[in-house]
Amino acid sequence: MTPSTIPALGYALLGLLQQKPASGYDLRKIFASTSMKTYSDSPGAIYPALGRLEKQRLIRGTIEDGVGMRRRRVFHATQMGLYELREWINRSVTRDDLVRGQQEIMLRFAFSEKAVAAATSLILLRSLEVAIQGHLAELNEEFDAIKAVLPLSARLAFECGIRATESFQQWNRDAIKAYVARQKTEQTQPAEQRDGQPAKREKQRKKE
Amino acid sequence: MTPSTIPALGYALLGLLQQKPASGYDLRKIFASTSMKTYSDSPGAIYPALGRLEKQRLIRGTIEDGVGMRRRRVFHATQMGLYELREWINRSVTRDDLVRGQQEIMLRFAFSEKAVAAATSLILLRSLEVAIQGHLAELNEEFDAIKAVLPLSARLAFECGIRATESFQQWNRDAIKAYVARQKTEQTQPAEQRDGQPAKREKQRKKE
DNA sequence: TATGACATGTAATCTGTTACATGATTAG
DNA sequence: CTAATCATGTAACAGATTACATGTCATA
Repeated sequence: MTPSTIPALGYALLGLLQQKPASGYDLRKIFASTSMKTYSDSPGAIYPALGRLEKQRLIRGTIEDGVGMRRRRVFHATQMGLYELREWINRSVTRDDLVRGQQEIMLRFAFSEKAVAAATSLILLRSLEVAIQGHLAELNEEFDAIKAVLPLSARLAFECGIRATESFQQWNRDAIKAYVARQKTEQTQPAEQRDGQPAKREKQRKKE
Repeated sequence: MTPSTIPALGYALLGLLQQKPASGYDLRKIFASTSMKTYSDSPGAIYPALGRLEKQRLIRGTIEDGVGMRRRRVFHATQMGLYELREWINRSVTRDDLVRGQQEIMLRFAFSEKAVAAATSLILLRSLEVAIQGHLAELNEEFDAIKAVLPLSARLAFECGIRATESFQQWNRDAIKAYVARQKTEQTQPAEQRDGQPAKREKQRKKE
């Protein structure tokens, strides 16, 4: 209902808090030390962002204060926050999303299984497939039109973008395969091991 | 001397203007219609950015005003602007640059040949090679440490990042090969055609 | 007791987004 | 004449960066 215009950092925070309550400091450490370095770990970004999310009632912070312990505010996602997160994840992937960068798409996908369900992850991958196809066609068209007049470095840079998209496309296909394979496994041996290493051989299935 | 802290959009503008004078409107169209869509084409971004560059004397705008012609300001890069651009291009690529995104690195590379020289392009590629190697090692290390506890979607998302980096690495190697091959061609037939389609067969050279 | 890691925040500043405003020229 | 496109801008606002400020707790 609300316009719901949350910047990427907000969703990153929301997604992490949905998985596990954490303080601002914890979140900063995550951004600073893991491969989520793309998101700012500066207090001037994190704390105001948390404040905004709390004002929107998407997260709530409670003061943790015990003896022999520094005072800290631990945030957790609210029900509303979970809904908001799901809405974001469930948006179908557009070519525009792709132009803005794979980053945010991958963040949505990474959170999808925990925040929603494995079935959703697969839906996301399929809408991504369509977007990539269109994007790749556009790129190739543009490339064919201008490659003749470009200096070598510019041409190679363009090719880099195309190759990256092709690699993404290949990954996308493999990821779909992995999910389809797991679905089958689950139908055979119902609801056994949900997380962790999924069945060990989701590749190279003969299409019988 | 000056701290020289120009945002990416500024360098994109400077690079384009170094290749060919253009008006704000021309530049907006480039960003809107080509694969440089990642940069904002909104007037609220372009015109102030041009204003800042002009204030720093990196570009200069002259009013073009003829009969039967709309008034427009055409900007061109100054000598200072060219120096600034070269300094930016010549910075060696760090792992940090890589974390922030391939985008800006590729922009630097794309401009390198026109703004500096083919030799510089090759230097840039080689420093990139080192950065990628280190980054990839870091990624793999982190992945090995956490992959066991991740849900499938998160694990696949991580793999996507690794694969993208590997694809980038492969492209980097091929690009180096292309430049080395061209250097040889130029030594044989000295300083013939510098720009445009570069010798037509820089690939698949027998290493005799 | 002094240093460093923990933990939270604020203020100034910069850049970009969105939306609006203006006016000239061309095509129908 | 009027609509669309060319062309340039401004103003309000949101979000990020940088730097600073504050205070607690553990340890050397």
